[in-house]
Amino acid sequence: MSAHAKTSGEGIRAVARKLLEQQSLDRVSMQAVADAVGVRAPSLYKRFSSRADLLNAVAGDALRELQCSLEKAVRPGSPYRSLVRMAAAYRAFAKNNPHAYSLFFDESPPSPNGDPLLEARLAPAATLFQILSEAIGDEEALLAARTLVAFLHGFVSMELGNAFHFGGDINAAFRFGLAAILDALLASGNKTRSHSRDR
Amino acid sequence: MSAHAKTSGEGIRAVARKLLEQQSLDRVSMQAVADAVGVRAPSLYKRFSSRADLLNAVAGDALRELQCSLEKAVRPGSPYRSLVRMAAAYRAFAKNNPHAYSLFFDESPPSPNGDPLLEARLAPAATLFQILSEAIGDEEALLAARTLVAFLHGFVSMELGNAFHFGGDINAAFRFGLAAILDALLASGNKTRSHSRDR
DNA sequence: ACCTGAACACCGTTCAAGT
DNA sequence: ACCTGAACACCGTTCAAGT
Repeated sequence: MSAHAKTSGEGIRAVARKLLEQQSLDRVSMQAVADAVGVRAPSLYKRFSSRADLLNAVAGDALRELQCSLEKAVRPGSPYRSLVRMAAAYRAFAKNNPHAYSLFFDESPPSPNGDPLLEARLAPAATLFQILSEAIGDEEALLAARTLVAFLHGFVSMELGNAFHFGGDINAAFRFGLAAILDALLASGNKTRSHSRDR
Repeated sequence: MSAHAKTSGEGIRAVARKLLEQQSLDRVSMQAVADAVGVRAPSLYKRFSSRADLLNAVAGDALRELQCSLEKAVRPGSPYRSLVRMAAAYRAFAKNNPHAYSLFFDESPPSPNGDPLLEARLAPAATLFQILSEAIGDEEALLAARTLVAFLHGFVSMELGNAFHFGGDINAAFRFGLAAILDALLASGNKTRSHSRDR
């Protein structure tokens, strides 16, 4: 790096991430990021080819963070407990990083060289799939993973968007829905025992 | 209306809706809408106080359309079939109106006079709640409705965002998840019979 | 009453020119 | 090698001026 390098890719991403969470997506303008970094907007294009590129990098950082917290939730040998803890970690991440979370599901424009976030997006799904595979086998694990992740994403994105209009205890609703789904999914692979207290 | 009224609120909404679905959200600029209507951008502000206001109106139109198709899916006396048909109608609407659908869950900035879309947003949830209420009683209906709508929203929004990365049959995944959830939810209110063929 | 051109304060992005 | 000012083509929005 040359003597007068005021920016690094990481520094820019961190600043953009902070702006994103403390303000909102449309406040993350190249000018605002540049100001916060102490540079002029055109300089950012030395590191990121576009605003979309920068936002993708931020989303990647956040996705890896999420993946890390999902992995910590795993309890080997206890699929049911692992899934409950992963679900809680997923929801907690979304609540603590609402704007980054909604970045995950932004339809990125079809990039020529494929989705640069693909790897980061795959990891959480793969972790979930693996746990479910242990519990109910490979065959139904994909279907089960899609059911569970659809519920998780739907629930937290509605929660973040204030889309639960009828009051009531949202935490209780999450526990209720999660328990209903996990019971249904795990029962399909093992119809003989209750999973509310496996091992 | 005066002799030279080139615009009506409805006409503008229809044009904006068409631009939204045929192009994308960021192509719905006031200038693009104005061009398509045959007028200059500032004229639109006679009917809508802002772009956000116009988009809210478009979202309201689409929500009422969705509600209409949900109501048609109801089969009185058959909660399970009604719910399956409503789920299919919900997903079909999202697939046929992807950009309008994603407008539903855009975090609208907290408006001073409350959410102008609140009524339109409430109706679908209320319809679902009513069906579930018949099936399992008021007490669990709210929890069940939230579980189901979280799954539905999560599934279709992932589908629209191409977030199912592992291939496979997406239709089958939807049927699988829906069946698992409906069985779990309806069983909780009536533990003695299967709901896969209620009259 | 409706529409318009001109203007304002912003965007993202490019690029020749500085050091 | 990095940074910058100036410029371009856009935005949303306001408003005085036209008919």
